[in-house]
Amino acid sequence: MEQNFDLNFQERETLFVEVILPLSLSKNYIYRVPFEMNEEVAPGKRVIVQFGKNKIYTALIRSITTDAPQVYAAKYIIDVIDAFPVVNANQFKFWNWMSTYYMCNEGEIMTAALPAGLKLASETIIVLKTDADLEGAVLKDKEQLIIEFLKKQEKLTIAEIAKILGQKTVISLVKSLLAKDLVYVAEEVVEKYRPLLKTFISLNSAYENEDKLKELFQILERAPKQLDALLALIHLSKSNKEVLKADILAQSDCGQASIKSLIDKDIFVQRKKPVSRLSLEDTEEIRNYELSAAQTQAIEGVHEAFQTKEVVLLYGVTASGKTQIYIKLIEEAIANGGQALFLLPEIALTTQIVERIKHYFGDAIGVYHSKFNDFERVEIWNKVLNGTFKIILGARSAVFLPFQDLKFIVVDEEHEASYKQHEPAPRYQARDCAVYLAHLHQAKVILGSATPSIESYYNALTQKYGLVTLKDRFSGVELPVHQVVSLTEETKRKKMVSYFSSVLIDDIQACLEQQEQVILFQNRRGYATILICATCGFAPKCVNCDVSLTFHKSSGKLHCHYCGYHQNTLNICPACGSVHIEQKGFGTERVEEELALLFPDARIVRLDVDSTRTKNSLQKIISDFQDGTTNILIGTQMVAKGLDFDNVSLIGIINADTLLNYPDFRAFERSYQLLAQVSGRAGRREKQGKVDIQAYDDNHRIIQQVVENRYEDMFEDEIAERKQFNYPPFSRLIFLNLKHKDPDVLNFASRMLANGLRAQLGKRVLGPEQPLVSRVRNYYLMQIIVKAEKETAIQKVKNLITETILQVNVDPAFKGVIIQIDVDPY
DNA sequence: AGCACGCCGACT
DNA sequence: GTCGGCGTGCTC
Repeated sequence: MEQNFDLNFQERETLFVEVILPLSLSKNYIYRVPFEMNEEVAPGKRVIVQFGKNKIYTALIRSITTDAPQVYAAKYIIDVIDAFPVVNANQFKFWNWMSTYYMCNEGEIMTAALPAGLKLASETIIVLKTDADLEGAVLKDKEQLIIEFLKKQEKLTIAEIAKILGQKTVISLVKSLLAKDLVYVAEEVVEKYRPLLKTFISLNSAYENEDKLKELFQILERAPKQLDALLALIHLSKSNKEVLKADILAQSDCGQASIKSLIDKDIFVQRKKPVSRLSLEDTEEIRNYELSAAQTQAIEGVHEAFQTKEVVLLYGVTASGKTQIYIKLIEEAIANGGQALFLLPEIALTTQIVERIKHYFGDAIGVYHSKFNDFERVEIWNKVLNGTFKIILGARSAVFLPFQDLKFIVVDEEHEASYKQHEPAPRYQARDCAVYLAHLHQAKVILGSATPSIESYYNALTQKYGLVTLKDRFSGVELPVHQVVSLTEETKRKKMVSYFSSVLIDDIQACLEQQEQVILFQNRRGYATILICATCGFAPKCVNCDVSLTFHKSSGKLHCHYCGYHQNTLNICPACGSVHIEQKGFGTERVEEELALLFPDARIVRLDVDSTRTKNSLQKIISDFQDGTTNILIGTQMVAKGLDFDNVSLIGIINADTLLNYPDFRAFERSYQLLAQVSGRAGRREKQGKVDIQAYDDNHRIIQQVVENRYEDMFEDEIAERKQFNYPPFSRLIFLNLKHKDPDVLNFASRMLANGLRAQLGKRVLGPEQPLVSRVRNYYLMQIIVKAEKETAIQKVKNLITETILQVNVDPAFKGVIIQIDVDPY
């Protein structure tokens, strides 16, 4: 008896939960748990809460406490969504680290981490009061209209009301209705994720034995269509008792009606079952792959390095067969259970490498990237959570998946800039996060690249990481021949035809004659970049941003790449009335057009952000090029990444200077990586490829190092420079980006922040300075850089930054200044 | 993020 | 004189 009493007492204890809201808030909030939900709450489960006046959110339980808040009365949670936690303890540890390291809040991480399908949509609903005094009310026309609608369908969302009335602002009308006490505001939360249900048919178990079945055949003798359906079911149900209704329809002559009557006769049993939206094809296994001696040796090297190191850098030249090594290592790592994560740059995910790995591992693998819809993402999330997926192939956001028992992480092309998220917060570097994530799970990490980032190679050389090198190109594929073309010379000798030197034109011609393919690389999208008035020098600029507008031929308009503003193109200079308007600079679109004039018979495609906006356009461009439908591919950065084409024998770099002249301490490293990678696309399979690099500064050391394939020399030069100027890896950078509509307010605030920091950090603080583009979407921008040596107590620096920002924002003059922090902004 | 409260311009 | 713009503060 006493025990029972105790139990009841326990149940009646008042619990509070600390929840993370999917918003940018500086702290978590406390809610009270209704007694009846005491059993249900647990960290990692989602709950529905009201936050503020009448907004409903999905929040995530972070912790449970019995301590009641002292200074306010906590609101009750409305409901507990999950039966089991959707976020596990390791993830919370990971989020916690991430929020301190990247100086963001957990709400921002939650927003980035959970697929949208796991967050809920909330829409304000207006409901007619049952006791509304409609007769006594004096209504305006619009109000009357809305009331009529509400009588019919009992509830309307704000958006629906706006639609009915054909106007945008309906708040005042709704308020008026509320004031007249006719309606009330409700909230409805809809779960966005719906499993895909399909109809399955099975045979009533009463007919399972032979005799009964024979009887059945006789009964159905006079209904041939139904008999047909039965035969199809029996045939299909050999492997699985339940058969897709659609399959029966496809495999037999029967129609919906026959199946329905069989169901009505209790011969067939129908059931709706959730099925996976993910394709189950490609489960074919290709397991008998023979590793080369070099690959076997590399694997042994990795094993050995893992004895003492958590992270190994696999530095292997293009086409050295890194993928097979990854596959082998993944297989070993998860042989005794556990999960593996394979990170790839976004673009590489749509291509061959994914197919190869899917072929190999079949059903145990999930692919996770941003172009999947919510349903698919939720499904992958759940399958990682319950352990169905052993291997995940994903872009940077895959580090957020709910791994239970992670054993191994591969970060392919680890030098890729796309592992860094810049906007919005959390501004994280997925490669670095992967290293921490692995540490958390006591898993091992392979960072793979043909042109490692300076940081990673430095870490390897200083013994922080293990290092395994693969120098041989696989199966004797030869390195391409480079030819550097001096644009200065060619121009002087009048040998240029628009952007193409005589050398490049001849090479393209030769290539096309041999039925081989060409890739041209131009580091800029758009058509003729800008318009300039030849008479007065006027150049049209964006009204919201401090940038010149770019002319896009396809739309015939001038576009701003920063805010999306566009206007009609100009024929007459608005400043001086001159009609001499010239196009200056060039982009992929222009290159495409000029090239079409030179090679009218060639089939040319363009691969850049503008031509690949939709989900499948990229895939189509790639497959068209792969099967030879097109023979010249013009692209930006995108062509360098993760694409393998067999028939490409020529690569042309239209202008290498644009890369090298980029004002960033990383410009040379990036240029080397890009040029080396683009070069790697030339001539695979037995054919030696050719790479033409056009540049005005043709003697630039980086170009020479690319041509002679001297990564190590490039590294030596770069690391010396980084050391001299104290750049990463010898220091850490933190960017503070300030925004405000008023340039004067912004300048004062920037100076106040910089001075405040300088008082403590001295010369570690640089700026404030105007960034390249000093105004975007009508906000003026300023940047302060904090450069802390590796030895500095980084946490103290971060705390100081947080405090100083607080001081600035507390000043009434600078309230509206937005300050964003970017840690490791590379 | 949204929503309310509060102070300055074009209108019945 | 008011309606309504968006700047700023707060949400457990």
